Amino acid sequence: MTKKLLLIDGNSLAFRAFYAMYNQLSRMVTHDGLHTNALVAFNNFLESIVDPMQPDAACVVWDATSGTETFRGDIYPEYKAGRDKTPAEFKEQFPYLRELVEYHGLHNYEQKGLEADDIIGVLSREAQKAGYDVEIFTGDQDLTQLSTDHVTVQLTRKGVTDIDSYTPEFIREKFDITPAQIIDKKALTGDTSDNYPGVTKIGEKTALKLLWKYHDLDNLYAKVDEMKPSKMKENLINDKDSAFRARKLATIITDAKLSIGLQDLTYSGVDLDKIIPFYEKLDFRQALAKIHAMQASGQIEVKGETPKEKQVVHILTDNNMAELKAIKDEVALHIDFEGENYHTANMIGFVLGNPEVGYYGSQNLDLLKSDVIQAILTSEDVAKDVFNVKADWILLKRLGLELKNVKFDFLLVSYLLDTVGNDNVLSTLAQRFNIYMTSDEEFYGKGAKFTVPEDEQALVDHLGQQVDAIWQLQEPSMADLKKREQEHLYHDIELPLAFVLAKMEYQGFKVEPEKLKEMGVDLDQRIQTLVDKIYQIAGEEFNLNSPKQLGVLLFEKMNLPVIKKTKTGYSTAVDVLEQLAPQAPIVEYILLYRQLNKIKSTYIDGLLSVINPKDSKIHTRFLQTLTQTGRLSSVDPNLQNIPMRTEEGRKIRQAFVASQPGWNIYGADYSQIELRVLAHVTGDENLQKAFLNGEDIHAETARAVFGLKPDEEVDPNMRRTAKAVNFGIVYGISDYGLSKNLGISRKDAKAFIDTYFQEFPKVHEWMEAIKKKAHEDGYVETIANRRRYLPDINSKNFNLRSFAERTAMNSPIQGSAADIIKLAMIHVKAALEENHLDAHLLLQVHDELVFEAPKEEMEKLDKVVSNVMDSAVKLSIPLKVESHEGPTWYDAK
DNA sequence: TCGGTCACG
DNA sequence: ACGTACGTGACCGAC
Repeated sequence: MTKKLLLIDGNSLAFRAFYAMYNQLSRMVTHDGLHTNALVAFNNFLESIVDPMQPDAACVVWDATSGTETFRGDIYPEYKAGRDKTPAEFKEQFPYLRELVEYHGLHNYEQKGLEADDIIGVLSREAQKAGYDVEIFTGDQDLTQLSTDHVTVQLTRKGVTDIDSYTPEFIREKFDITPAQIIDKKALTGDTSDNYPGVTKIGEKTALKLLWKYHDLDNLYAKVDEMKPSKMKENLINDKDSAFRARKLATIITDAKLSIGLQDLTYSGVDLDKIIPFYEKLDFRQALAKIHAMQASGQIEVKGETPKEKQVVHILTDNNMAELKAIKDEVALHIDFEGENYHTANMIGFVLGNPEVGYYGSQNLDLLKSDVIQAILTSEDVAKDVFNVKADWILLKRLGLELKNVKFDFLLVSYLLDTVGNDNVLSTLAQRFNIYMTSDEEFYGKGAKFTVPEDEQALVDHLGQQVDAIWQLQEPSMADLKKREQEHLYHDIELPLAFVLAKMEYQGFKVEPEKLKEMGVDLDQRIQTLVDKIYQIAGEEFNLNSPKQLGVLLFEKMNLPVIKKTKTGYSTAVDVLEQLAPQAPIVEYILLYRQLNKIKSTYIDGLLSVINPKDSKIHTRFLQTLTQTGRLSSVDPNLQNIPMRTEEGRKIRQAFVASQPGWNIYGADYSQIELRVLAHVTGDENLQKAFLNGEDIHAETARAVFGLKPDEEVDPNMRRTAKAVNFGIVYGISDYGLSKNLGISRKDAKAFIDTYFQEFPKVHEWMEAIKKKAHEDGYVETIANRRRYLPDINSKNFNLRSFAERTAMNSPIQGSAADIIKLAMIHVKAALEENHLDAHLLLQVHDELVFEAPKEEMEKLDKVVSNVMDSAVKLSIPLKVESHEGPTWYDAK
């Protein structure tokens, strides 16, 4: 078989790699501060292209010189001049790139006085003579001149893995010229990146036409006098010297003397002993995961590292069940289920155990109800270690079991350690601690391909890997938690909260489908009437739900002014349509259509489809480990965005009722919790006074910002402005954002902000201090030590950096408010039990708690809840709680 | 699967 | 000069 030589243009590909992942620059940093974006992309290239190719010889060729110190610099002193300086973030990766290459089994080579192109030229010709097939990888089109029947140039199109293969045939098809003519083409066009000119006004298109006619530069100039007069002819004649010089510069040398030969370039394959520690040093978790997966499946072996003894997992039977009785103190547990929604999902199987007693599992979920296992799960003495306690609690509840004494939930812990990149998947989160396992996606397949293997042993082995990982992860992850002083946050907030949430979800919120259907019928009629009217005015039918089609109607057919554009076309968002309404009556109808259609599709049809027919309840899931700030989110369905602001939408809440006769809905919300948190964390006495002085914080802010005397009244416009400023402050203010929101000039917006900061100087000081802290530490914290990392805080990209700075200001506020209501929920639950109330929590909506309770309990409930919420934490100003009660959620306002 | 839109705090 | 208000989820059309 023909031998194969692989030649790689190192600088060119590394450069591509760096810019292919440039937008990831600030996220790809090791703990020592080394940027790794180019290394990651280059490694991807080596893994996906070189490793599978297994050439006989391989070399990555680097430029030893900038190019000016070669013969090209002698010919043309301006050669490669004026290039942008190599970014420092790129330069620092160079030495590691060479290491990476070496560990992948390739040679590095460079030689003074020669550019990489020339080295590649020489080696490719030598190899061809010796009977090799050669593949050259580069991002530089010049190298395609080397293409022959035995030399293929792989030219990157985009990034480093999107590649075109330049064979002589390909070049003929693409340009209708030979590889050698590539040089003549360059001679005519010149090269802007290498900074040398060809012939004035000749680009690729013209150059090709000339080559088709005259074949090459010599022949062209031999016949240039015969050309009919034109500007081009003049240019050709005037720039003759430049063209011939460009030809010399573009010609790759193929006959220089090198200090190495083919015999020195033998490819040795990936050196696992060296590349593993290297990947570890660079935090290449994905690459390490791949290696471990191959190791586990026996595809590869790592010398000096005995493969970790495979954890034996026993299929649980009546015969070996008794062995679990040896579990006295602590056990790891995992129950797997299909999909995401544990309220309704089919359960797949479970495994429990620990390394001493061993791991036992089964597909037969009924075994969980056996006396032995039930005793373990519901025991207050045996500590349980899990991944996602809320899911496990509900799954077991569905089987009639009450999970007790959970000590360790790796999902909660890893969320508290770092919210960034938390995908809620055990196999990826475990990688943070260098623990690797087959992912569920690999094991079961994804989407439609999802299948549970027939082989029960394979299943319990898979789950066993996960349970064993949970066991191993406890020590290192809890140690990190301790280092960050987050033990309180975990033990006293998130872990107990998980149980509160589990019970809320399991309880569910009763919804009357008939009520929703009734509203749906009415809405359908109104929507149909509107649609007819809109089509009639438009003079045609179109899809009203398509912003694209609507855009064509409004801005092309009706010629309305374009106020805002989106990435893909015209914006038809509310604020745009509101501005257009006075000019075109149809717009008003469209706005109303949108409003009603939203209510119908999302809230009537959407909610109807998720009411559980068995209990007429909706069981949402609160995601406890998703948001970057510490808030909860709600899915399947989202019960945190049920309409409130318009009466039309608010009526949806009339369908949410208490689950028992004689019960009512009760709601309690924190008033202005975020601004109160702001007053507390900044310690600003004026803001604190404003809260103590008046009922209405926005009016008080207006007094301060507009300099009103105590007896002067606040007009509604002032209040509106002050309210917007308050929002802006909480969001991490910018004059641009405020000006857009208020529809005022940026200058005026800035004046408001300046005045605000004069009036509340410690708010200003805090904003500056928190930004500084974020820049120095890379993260910000809430009052309960919840942490948010900001990888972009020191980014060179203005947008990314500014965004991170606003986030630095907002997250401690939003996150501390989240801490407070979470604590309140835990305390409320305890207080309800202490007071023997039947009332229970149904929902949390960020600053609001919703309960259902017997009517006769209401008075006491109100007292207990208000008390607990008021005193959830002690701030420098009081928290204020407002509450309401009624037969439906609508009435509890 | 992505982007636009709109519902909530 | 740069060009976004902070945090979410669901639905729909377009690809």
